[in-house]
Amino acid sequence: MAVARAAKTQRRTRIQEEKEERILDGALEVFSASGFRGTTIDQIAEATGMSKPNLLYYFRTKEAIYRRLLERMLFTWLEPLKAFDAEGDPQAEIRSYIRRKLEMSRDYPRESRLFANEMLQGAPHIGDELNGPLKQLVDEKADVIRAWIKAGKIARCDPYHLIFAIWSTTQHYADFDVQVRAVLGESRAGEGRFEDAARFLEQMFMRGLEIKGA
Amino acid sequence: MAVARAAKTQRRTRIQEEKEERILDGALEVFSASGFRGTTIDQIAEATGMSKPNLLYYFRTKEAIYRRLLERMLFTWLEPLKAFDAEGDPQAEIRSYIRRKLEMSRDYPRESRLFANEMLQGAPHIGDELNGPLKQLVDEKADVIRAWIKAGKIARCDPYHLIFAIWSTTQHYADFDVQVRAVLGESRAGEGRFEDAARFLEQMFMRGLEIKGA
DNA sequence: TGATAATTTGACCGGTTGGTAAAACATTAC
DNA sequence: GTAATGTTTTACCAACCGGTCAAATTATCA
Repeated sequence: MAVARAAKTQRRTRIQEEKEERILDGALEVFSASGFRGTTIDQIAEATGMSKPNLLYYFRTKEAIYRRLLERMLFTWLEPLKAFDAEGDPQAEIRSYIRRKLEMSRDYPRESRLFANEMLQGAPHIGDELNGPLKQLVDEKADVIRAWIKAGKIARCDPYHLIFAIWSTTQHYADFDVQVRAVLGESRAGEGRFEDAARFLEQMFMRGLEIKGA
Repeated sequence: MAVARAAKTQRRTRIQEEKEERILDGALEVFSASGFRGTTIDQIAEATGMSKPNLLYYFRTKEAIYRRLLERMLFTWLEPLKAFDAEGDPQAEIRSYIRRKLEMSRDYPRESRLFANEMLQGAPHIGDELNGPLKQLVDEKADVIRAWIKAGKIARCDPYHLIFAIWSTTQHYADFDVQVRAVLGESRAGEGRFEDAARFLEQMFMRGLEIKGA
C-alpha cells in the first residue's frame, strides 16, 4: 500500500502521469466555470470519470489540484509577454503580441477563465505571484515601451495602461465568450470572430500608437 | 403570521424596504467575489448582520437574491450605452461613453464583478437577456456607428468589436482590480489610476478612430 | 508464478449547506 | 389596550461537502 503522493517514490508511474493529466483537465473544466469555492470534488470526479477517493489518491486536496492548475497556467500565460523584444520593430512586436494573446484566448479559453475567476476573487492563491514575478516582468516590458517612445518610434502613452488594454481586449473573447456570441448572433459567432477581432484590434492599436504626422 | 413575500400584501413595509436593501448590499459583496455557487447564505447573513432564517424571510431562496441583483445591475449597466446618440458628435459620444463606463468601474466595481462572474459561468441566469434585449440594443448602436463611418466621420472599423473593446478595457479596472493594483505598485495604485486610464483610453480610441489624413 | 507494490472502491465521518417549522417577539391599526 | 399583522429567533432537517480508511483489485517484476 505504497502511496503515490508520498515523497518516497521518486519515479512517476505511467498510470500516475495519465491520471493526473486527466484530473487536471477535468478540474480545469469545472474550476474555470465555477471558481475555487464554487466547484466540488464530486464535480471534478464526474468530469474525469473517476471516483472521488481515487481522485484524492492523486491529489491530497482540492486546493492541491487548483494550485497546480494555476502554476501551470501562469507560466504559459506570461510566455507571450516575455517574448516582447526591445530590439525588434515596435509595430511588429506589439502586433504579434496582440495576435498571440488572441490565439491563446481562442485555444485556451478555460485557462483564461480560471485566471479571471482567481482575479475576481481577489487573487487569494496567487497574490504573491502578482506582486513579485508578474510586476517585475511588466515593469521590465514597460521600460522597453518607454524606450520606444523616447526613440520616437511610437506615440507617447502610458505603457502600463497600454499593456492592460491589450490584456483586457484579447482576454475578453475567452472570458466573455457567451456575451460575444450572443451579441454577434449566429451568423457571425463562428470561429471567424477571432480573425475579425484580430483585424480590429491590430488596426486600433496600430493607429493609436502611430506617431502623428509620420 | 402573515408572510411578507406572499402575493397578498401589496404594500411594502418600511422595515421590508430597509432590510431588503441591506440584504442586497451584503449579497452583492459576497456574490461578486465568489460567484453564485461559491457563496453561502450564511456568508450573506453575516455580511448583513442578520440571521439566516431572517434573511430567508425576505427572500425565499439564494437564487431569488441573486436574480434581483442581476436584474438591477443589468439595467444600470446598459444605461451608458443607451445614451449613445446618433445625432451627436461621434468623437464626443465615444469619448463620453468611455468616460462613463470607466466611472462605473470606479464607483460600482462589485456590480461589474457580479456580471463578470455570471459571464464566466456561461450566463446560466441571464442567457435570455443577452440574446434578447442586449443583442437588440447593441445591434441598434452598431447601426449608429456604421452610419458615422458611412458619413466619413470616423475611420472604417467593425462596430461590434469596437464596443467589445470599450467594454473590456473599461471593465478591466473593476474586474482585475487586484492585478492592476499589483502591477502599478503602491505609488500609482491610488485613485489617480482611473484618471490615467481615462487619458490613455481616450487617446487610444480617438486616434484609432481618426480619419487618416484628416 | 507468486510476492510486492500501485491503484481503485465502498463505506463512512464530522462539518456545512440551503431551507423549514413553529413559537416568541415587535409593530401597527383601531 | 388589544387584536391583528409583521418580524425575528431557536431548533431542526435532509442533502451535500471535503476528506479518511481499510479492504479489494490490478499491475509490475523477479
